[in-house]
Amino acid sequence: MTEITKLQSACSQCNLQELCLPVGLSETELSVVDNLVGERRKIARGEAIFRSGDRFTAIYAVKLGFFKTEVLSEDGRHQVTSFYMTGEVLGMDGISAETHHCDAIALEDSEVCLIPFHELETISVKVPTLQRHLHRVMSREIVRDQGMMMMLGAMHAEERVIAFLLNLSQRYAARGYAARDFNLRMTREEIGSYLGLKLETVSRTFSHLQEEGLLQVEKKHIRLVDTVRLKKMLSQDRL
Amino acid sequence: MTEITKLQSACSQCNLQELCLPVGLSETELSVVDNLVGERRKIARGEAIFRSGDRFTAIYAVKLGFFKTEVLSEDGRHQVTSFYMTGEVLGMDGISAETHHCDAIALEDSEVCLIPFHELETISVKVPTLQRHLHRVMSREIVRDQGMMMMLGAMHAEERVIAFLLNLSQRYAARGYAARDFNLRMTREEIGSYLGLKLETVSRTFSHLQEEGLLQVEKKHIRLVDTVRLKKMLSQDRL
DNA sequence: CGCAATTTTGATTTTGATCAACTTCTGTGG
DNA sequence: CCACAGAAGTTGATCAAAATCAAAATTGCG
Repeated sequence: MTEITKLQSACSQCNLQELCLPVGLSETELSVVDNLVGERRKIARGEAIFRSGDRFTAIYAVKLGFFKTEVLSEDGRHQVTSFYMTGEVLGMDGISAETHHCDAIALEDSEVCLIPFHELETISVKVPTLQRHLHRVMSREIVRDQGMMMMLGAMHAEERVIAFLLNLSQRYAARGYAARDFNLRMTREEIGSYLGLKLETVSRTFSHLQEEGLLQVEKKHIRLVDTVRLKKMLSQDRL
Repeated sequence: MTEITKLQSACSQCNLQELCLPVGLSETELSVVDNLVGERRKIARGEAIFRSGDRFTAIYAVKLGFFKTEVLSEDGRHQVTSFYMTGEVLGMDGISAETHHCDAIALEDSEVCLIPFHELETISVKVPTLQRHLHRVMSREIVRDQGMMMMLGAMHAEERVIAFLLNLSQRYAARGYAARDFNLRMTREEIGSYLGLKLETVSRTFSHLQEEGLLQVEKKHIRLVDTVRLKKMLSQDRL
């Protein structure tokens, strides 16, 4: 029984390898990683992997499910800073001060693989491929955040919503899911928080894009009807 | 002559150590770093260290001067994503794709220390303290970006301007400069771009805060008159 | 099933953008 | 060293986008 569990949770057996792990590890390197990534943890919908202020010990690869991270300022304000889906790695905000700076909340029943960070640092000394991969994952987060700032600082409501949907679409596609047809895991309010908009604005924008025949919205289900035109609306606007 | 230049550019002799390098390196470790951080490069005002699309080879520690980074989307839009001052490290956006995703422009005549990244990776295998420091620096950038998103997504114009000034103040203070009295290195337009506001709004907000007796503005010179109240305005608003 | 949470839609207000005019500053060449 | 052109900054009037307030409809837990 424990045998089976172990086998299932081994990175070498995981079908997400390409996403959270570097490709091209040797057999022996893979087994090192298998030993590193020990625990797998179930997180029920609404529960947190970690919260702001928690001591940082590990980063987490999403094995299954969907997460949001949100930061909260001293006053009541809070903002969703990111959504994470299968194969993506979260928690790297905690490295700098050994403390997490945001809450990571499951938007559906989920499962994460726990990667103890200090062990990862130790091991990556011996497996340079792993070290480079870690740096890339962190850098990718930086680049993504820059894009986000661009969006929040320079785009209008409609453009933000379109960019959000196209980004989701592209990430689903990368995972082999339908790119044009998917279910939102988050509420309008969470989308709004992420995009720096109010939930009413998100709702109105959905309705408007539907009227224009660009997409179909039915509660949480989205169908992108005209991706070409949607993409054009992103780059063309404000020329 | 070359002797002197070498000595001057050696990290072990640099008065910024605490900022861009880890504390507590041994003599031998420091000399390793000295060899790594080879070149020092002067960047004239208005010139770029690197531009979007440039091949990534190194990260850069600001030895002297002041920089902005800005991202540009396919259409003409561009946005300032960060300002960097003495002792801060920039260029880490390039790691993920071996290509830079933004322009890094000097706002005054400046000097940077060039840290070849692949060599840094190699060496950090032998100097774990250095590896950990690198990870912290990268993580700090992620945390900073999250704060920025919060600001762009959840704050009003006046709050953004205040947050911006207080952040500058705090960074100047950390470098031993006056915290309440400093010169802006960037234009109103650049501040606006960074804060997701128009330059007129920045100007008006300055004027308004001055009328309120919270600060004094004279062209590029800022004096924070009532930091206590300014801080309060940040956290109290929207309660 | 029932109630709280979520979503949609409408009316109104507010914030910051836009347009415009004018001033000040900076740096350059005569 | 001054004149001048272009850049940068201020201020005012108006406009537009998104927020806010409000009410009704729908959904999905427990």
